[in-house]
Amino acid sequence: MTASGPTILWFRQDLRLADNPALAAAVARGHPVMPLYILDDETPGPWRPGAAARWWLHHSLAALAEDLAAKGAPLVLQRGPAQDVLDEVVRESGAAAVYWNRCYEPFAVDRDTALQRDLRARGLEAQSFNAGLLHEPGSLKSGAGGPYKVFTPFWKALQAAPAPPPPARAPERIAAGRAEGERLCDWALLPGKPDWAGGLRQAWTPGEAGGRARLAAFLEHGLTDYGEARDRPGRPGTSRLSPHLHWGELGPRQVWHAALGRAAGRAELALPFLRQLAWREFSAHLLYHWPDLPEQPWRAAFAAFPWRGDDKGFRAWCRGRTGFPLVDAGMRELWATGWMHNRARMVAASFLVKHLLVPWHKGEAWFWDTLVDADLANNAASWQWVAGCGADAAPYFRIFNPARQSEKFDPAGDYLRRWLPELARLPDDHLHRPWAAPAEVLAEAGVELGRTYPKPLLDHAAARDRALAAYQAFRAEGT
DNA sequence: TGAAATGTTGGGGCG
DNA sequence: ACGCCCCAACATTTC
Repeated sequence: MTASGPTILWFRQDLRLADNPALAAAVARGHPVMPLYILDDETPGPWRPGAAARWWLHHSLAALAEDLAAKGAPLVLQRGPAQDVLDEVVRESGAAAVYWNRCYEPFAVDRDTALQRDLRARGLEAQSFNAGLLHEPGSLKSGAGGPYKVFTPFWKALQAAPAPPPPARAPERIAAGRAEGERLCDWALLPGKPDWAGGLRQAWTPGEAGGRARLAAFLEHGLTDYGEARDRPGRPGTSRLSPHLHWGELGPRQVWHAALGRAAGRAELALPFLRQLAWREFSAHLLYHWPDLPEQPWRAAFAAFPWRGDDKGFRAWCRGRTGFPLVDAGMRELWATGWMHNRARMVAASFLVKHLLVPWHKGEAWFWDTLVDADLANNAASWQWVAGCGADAAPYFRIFNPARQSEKFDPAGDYLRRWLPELARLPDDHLHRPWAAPAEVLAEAGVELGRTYPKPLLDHAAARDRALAAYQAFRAEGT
């Protein structure tokens, strides 16, 4: 086997040129580099990217291809099971090395472990790197020597750990070999008819440049207010970096160092934001150590929970027609933009799981298909957190009251009015509970419950009691 | 990264 | 001045 063959740089969820250790190593190896992306819809099983994520992926790959071309190395696109595709590409190109940045999803770990073994057995160099996490699973261990199961000690350990290495710049130039592949437009990642992506195009700029611009804008205007502003869905107080982080257009190490740099020695200004970045790490570590997290309750006893199969309620929830303004606003924001404010996510998810008693897997699957930031670890860990069966989960008796939540976090109704235009003319003091508004107030605002806006699916107090009773009964049974 | 019920406190109106 | 009540504002407890 020739050690002088080209290097295949296999892109996965690291769609960037800066802070990309595998790319830097491939360039440093000193042979032609073939950047490769493989659309593998088979290996991930049910967790292949959903519809909104595919829209993002299309544009991110287009941006990456352009950036790579400008450096001299066109991106090669191939489709199929990654193992088969790589075999083929290695044979055709005479590659001597394959480099990639590690993924931590269970199917990816299994696949990559086998791949590395096979490539090495055939005399190739196969190397992987960390581009996706501040600290990889296994590098942060609890006092007992195992993985952390509670967030706060994890967060403390993360802060006490040696700072992650500073990010490297993008290579100046990439020497390329021959390259031919498929065409991105043939992959049909974008919606056909109807084209539902209008709201996504308006809300996002996928790609490394878009991610960097978003980060810069957030650091400039949002970092120091983040602790307060992030909870207010009607204001632009969150970073909106999640999809960029998911696809690796930004690396967490870039974000970490940039935030601390912006805080200029006053690290406490950056901590509320970095803490959220740490939740992303915590989820990734949980998934790595508990690979069935997306399918099975982390607390095994929850397998016996008496969920209901409320299809009518589930459909109303999906389309933002529950009659509870904050839930509906969140679900419509999701449908329109592929993203939902975190406060709304918690309330909407809690509503599905606790008010409707629909199994959390159903919400997990819907989010997977509709979120541009759909991330296996974050999605699974967060749904389990809400449902009460996850690690460090919300206690089962914590049941959000959607009306009180929007009164508290969207008092002026900016968020509700933006996503529920049919309620926009209701005065602030009735906007959060239209079912309780006097008839003349509704009429004045042009609202007809059951026609222009749904009547509430259920009574909050009764649903709360039902959820508490279900959890109580299930708990008694388990003991 | 709750909500609701219940308990406590303290200011102010009033006889 | 004093006791009494009301009630808002907190604090605590329970789910």
